[in-house]
Amino acid sequence: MPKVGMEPIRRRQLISATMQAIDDVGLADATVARIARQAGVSAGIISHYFGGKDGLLEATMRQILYDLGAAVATRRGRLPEDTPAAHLRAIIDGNFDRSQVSQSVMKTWLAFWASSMHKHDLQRLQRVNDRRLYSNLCSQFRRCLPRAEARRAARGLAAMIDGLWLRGALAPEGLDVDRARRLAYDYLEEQLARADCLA
Amino acid sequence: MPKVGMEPIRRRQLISATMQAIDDVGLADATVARIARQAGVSAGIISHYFGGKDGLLEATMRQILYDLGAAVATRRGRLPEDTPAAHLRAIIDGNFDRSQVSQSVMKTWLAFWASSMHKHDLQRLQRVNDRRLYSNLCSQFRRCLPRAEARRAARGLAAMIDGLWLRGALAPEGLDVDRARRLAYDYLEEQLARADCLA
DNA sequence: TTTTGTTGATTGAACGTTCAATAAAAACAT
DNA sequence: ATGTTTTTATTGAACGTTCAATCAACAAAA
Repeated sequence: MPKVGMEPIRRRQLISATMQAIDDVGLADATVARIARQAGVSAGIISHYFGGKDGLLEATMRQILYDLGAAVATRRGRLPEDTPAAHLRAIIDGNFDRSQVSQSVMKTWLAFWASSMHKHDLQRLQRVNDRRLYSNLCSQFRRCLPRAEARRAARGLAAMIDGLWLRGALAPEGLDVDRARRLAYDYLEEQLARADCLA
Repeated sequence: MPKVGMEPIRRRQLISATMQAIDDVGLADATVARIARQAGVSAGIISHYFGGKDGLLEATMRQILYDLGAAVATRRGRLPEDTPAAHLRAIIDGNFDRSQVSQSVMKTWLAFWASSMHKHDLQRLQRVNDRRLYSNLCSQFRRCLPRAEARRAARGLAAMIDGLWLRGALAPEGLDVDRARRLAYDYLEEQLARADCLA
């Protein structure tokens, strides 16, 4: 079957299979054999394309982070109005699109959160994402709130988003996206109501 | 060394050693050998007292849940006034005491969250805790809000607490307990301000 | 002497990685 | 077009390592 230019195809297959495997049995039992079987390829191919299992896991986390960033950027790119409220709602929406709020992506996120505590490569990635969310929120809040207040609001909204998301991931009934978004919107409005910039 | 009545002592030692090991190297690398060494005993003793590694992990999660419940119950037991606001603040405080907001407990929590996605025993425990927090919040909010509003507020506050906690666990600088509590208090007050029960 | 608590070498299963072997496509030659 | 060589992609068995669990042997208290 070998054709030229398989690399990007295989990489996508394997990253997708990794998320599926984590969804099925968890990171601890997501063995290279299982992931390879899920992708319909041999186990050896993982080391060939990713240098090893760790490389595949890092690439998978990178993909998720990229998708999240793209989801936010897309919505911020086509805003009807350039108000802080509009930007902040777009950020919220992007975080709750998350390329899809699928069970497999949520489980993979959670697994990587736990794992990033002790793997420095993952920790770095996770940290970049955290700071991006916080500073995006902060710079928008700053357009209508003093610095200290903007920081407070950004921290609160970031916590609200992550908390809703975490509880959605853990809940057997899954995440109710509309309800979660409404709660985040409500919090946002209460923060903006402190200033007079309810756009 | 063998004396009678070692069981409770060994159990406490091993549960504590488990948290320490997870703090040191993560759940994935917290082997029975490492945990036993941390506790200063032989590896075999784990199977003897806990039936195996899984038993020890479940017991460790049970301990953390128990400590959390106790922290909340204690504060609710000595309230100056029997108002919803006072109860809700006690619940917040209890969640941010968490017996201690130590790095080892937070890392262990996060590891168990991820793990509970695929181990039914842990999932059951985690779910009990989740529902306890939610229904505690809900029943207090119900004292001054209509049912639907109370549920909404409970969901929001629960998400805020867990979100603050999660971000604190992930942040390299650790959790700023006072700041987190203040954000949760603020949210609480905004919810109560919707009714007229700002006690 | 019996009971209780503990050890640590051993066992077997499972894992990630490696690499010689292989197969198909691509490139080249005729 | 057709045959040949080279390149690229892939396999999967073998290897070495690591782990949890076991259990016969042992030690100290009762």
